[in-house]
Amino acid sequence: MLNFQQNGGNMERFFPILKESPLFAEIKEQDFSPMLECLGAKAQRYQRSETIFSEGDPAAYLGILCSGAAQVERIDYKGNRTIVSELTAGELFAESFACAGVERLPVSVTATEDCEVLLLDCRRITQACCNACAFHQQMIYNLLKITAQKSIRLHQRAEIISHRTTRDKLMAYLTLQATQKNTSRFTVPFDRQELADYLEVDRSGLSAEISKLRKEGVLNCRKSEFELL
Amino acid sequence: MLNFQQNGGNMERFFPILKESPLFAEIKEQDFSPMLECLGAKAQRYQRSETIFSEGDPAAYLGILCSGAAQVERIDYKGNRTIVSELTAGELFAESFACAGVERLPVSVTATEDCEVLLLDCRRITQACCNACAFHQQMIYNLLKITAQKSIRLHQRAEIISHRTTRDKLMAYLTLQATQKNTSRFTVPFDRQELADYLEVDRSGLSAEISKLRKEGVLNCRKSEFELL
DNA sequence: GAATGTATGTTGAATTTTCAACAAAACGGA
DNA sequence: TCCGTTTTGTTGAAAATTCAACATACATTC
Repeated sequence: MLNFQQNGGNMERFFPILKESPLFAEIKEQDFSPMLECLGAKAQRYQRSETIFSEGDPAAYLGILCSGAAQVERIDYKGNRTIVSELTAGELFAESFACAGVERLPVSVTATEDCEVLLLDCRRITQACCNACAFHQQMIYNLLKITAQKSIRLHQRAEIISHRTTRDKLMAYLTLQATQKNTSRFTVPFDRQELADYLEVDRSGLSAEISKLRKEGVLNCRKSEFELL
Repeated sequence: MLNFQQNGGNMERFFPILKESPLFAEIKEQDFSPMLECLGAKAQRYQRSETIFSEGDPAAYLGILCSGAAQVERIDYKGNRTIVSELTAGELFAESFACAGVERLPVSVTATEDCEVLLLDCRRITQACCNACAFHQQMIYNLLKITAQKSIRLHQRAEIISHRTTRDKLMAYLTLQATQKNTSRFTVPFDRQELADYLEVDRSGLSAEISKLRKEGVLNCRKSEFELL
């Protein structure tokens, strides 16, 4: 099923991306080569609309999208293919499944643009190698940190969308942003439609609610800039 | 702020709990003592309604609730104190914050019954000790697995409650259960009120929807036993 | 077995969201 | 500046949820 063309060497072209990846945080670029070797990293190319992982594949590998774009998909209960998340260059995918010891992937990953992917066998990360290399140790720690941060973000979103009304969801989101950024004026990384999707509410209803809150003197906003009053 | 009465020795009474904890999976009981020593574990007692962690405390420690009961709390945007999760003996808490490198806890943890807690400094877990003990390595791996599993569970719930209608939420939940248990007949671990809370819907509306689905021949159920048709 | 309390089901009114359609504003390029 | 496009705001009707109140079923205790 998996057809590895390139093992080991000649991965320097990925280094700029890896340097930015939290998975390689605190790891020196000079260690990248021996490290990828030690981890048995496999580089793979995929063309637009090719399948990277299929639902049901063993969840042994985590992927790093080095170039191009891809998406994680799932079949929902009605049989619709739904997008779980969109991936851009530098992003990690399938790492939770690989680290959680899940047998088989419950999702598929498909290239939406031609792309290059680095695949790492999760067992080779978590089972520190015989030479007990320091960077190996660091990578496990990075993985733990990434996963823990993801878990916190998911928890925050769950807490926000668990509110029942548009107003409560919006206010929960905005006050969380204000708390995290430690200021009552901040910019949200969404346009209206994206914010509505994030909050799981209707866009027009969201606009209406924002207007109402403005009239009530609860907040001000201009486009994506919000101020809580 | 933290007042450690007991360091190191005499923690044998916790071993039965620790043996069951996924944090100690694959670690032999004979290693527990040197391990807790190496990790600088602190045992603490709290009386009912005492505070274990306060919002704003440094997020350095993860906790293991060894006996009694506790809850994780948060102040929501309206100023209400809300329960994030209930903890029973054996459960881990604050581990995501400690592993994610968060500066300060965004939640409080309060004893709801008299309880005993084991506190572990997360840095001493993630920075493998000088003697590079094998169990230390195993514990990092366990933490990673626990965190990844938690992240998957949170993602699943987010996917379920991101549906807009009671019917869609319920069906998404039930089909996920059926997929995971690999059978169309299964028991859900909730009564109606708990299921409604999990799905973030109104209990009476949930009952009504279940009746409707039964009449439509989509499912059968008796109490918490469901069958998808 | 009667009584009590809890869990679940049912119903209609009030509230809220969603949906569709359109208006207004902002943006970018020719 | 003009024009076409995209984003955002507004509105009313349809649909769904929530809420409250009550009915029924189930379980436990006395």
